[in-house]
Amino acid sequence: MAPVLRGSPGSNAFIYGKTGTGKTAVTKYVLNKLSSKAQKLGASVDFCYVNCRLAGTEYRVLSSLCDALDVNVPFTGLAVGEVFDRFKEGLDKQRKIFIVVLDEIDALIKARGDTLLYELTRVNETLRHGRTSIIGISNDLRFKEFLDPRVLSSLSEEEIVFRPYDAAELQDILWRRAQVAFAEGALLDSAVALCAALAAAEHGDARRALDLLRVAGELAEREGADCVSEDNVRQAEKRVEHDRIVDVLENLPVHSKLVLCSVYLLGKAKVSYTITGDIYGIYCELCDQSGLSPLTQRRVSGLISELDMMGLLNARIVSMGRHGRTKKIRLGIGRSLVRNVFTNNDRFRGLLSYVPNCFAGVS
DNA sequence: CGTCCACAGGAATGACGGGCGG
DNA sequence: CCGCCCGTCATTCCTGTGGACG
Repeated sequence: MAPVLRGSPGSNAFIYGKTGTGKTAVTKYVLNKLSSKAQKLGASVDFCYVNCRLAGTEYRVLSSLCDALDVNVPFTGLAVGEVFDRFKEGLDKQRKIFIVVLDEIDALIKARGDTLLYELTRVNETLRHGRTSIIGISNDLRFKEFLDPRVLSSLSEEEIVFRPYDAAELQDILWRRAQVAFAEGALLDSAVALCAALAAAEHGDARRALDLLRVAGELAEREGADCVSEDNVRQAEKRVEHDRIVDVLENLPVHSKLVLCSVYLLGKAKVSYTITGDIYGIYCELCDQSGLSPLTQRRVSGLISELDMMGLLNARIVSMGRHGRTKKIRLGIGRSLVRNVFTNNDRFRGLLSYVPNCFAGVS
């Protein structure tokens, strides 16, 4: 990025790496350094960091970029093209080199296609004074396949791959943080080693390793132990996972919950597997029970796919010859987990013991 | 070896709540 | 207040398809 300090635009760059390998942290760190250096040298540089997954749409990404340039844009109401024009205009007026960081860019491209990226890579051609360079950050290594070759070639002038941390590196990271957070001797070597090993097995996710250590520390503190043990780490692992699932489960839209509940009920009836059609039948009954109008099968099929991707369901396409092609579906999480969450929900408590019509009379 | 089931999943379209500038 | 556009969720209509069965 150094050329920007001399007033010429830097290369576009592409950064790959799995979650928790430090892509975002490093990028932000470098940009901070760069901007303070630029200030000292009086270089006209500005940057904007956008998380595309959080922003979610082209419109919101563009409006973040405009914000960074102090260009006034309403957060809805304008055509995307209009926002883009204002962005270009602002860029040209300010005669700046503008560094655009698009984090989790794969999420945006998968959902929306690469039009925005294409426009952004071409923006320099139409600017007279300003210049942009783009830094794309992606979790998905195979993400390139989704890109238009023109975008790809201009975007990957520089490529950086952040490989996953191995267990030794994770231990190193953990110890450094532990020095600040834990009292001397409050941490067993083996506990730290286990945190590192668990996170390394996942995919070298440092954030996860730190989470585990933090929760293990809290657990140890609560039980009044004088040091964090391996046992605490194992409890922490369960705890972290458990909390994550409960959180997703509780925040599911109501129809997704009904679908999940249908799968739960079918499981209760010792059916060996369930298929889309069965689930849809029971789902309709549950809608009836709770006074909601059911969605179409097409939509429910989509909901099942979403739940599958979240890991709450396991769905796999099978062909049963004469009996058609469908999905075999079962719960992807513990039944007790579903039961617990729904028992705490007024609307669903009753449904857990509902007996679907097709089971009536069957023991 | 063709048929046909029971869906998968893409595309187009619409309803809806929200916000905009004029 | 109007006409317009936004994003989200859903519906409608559609074509595609693996493999047991006849």
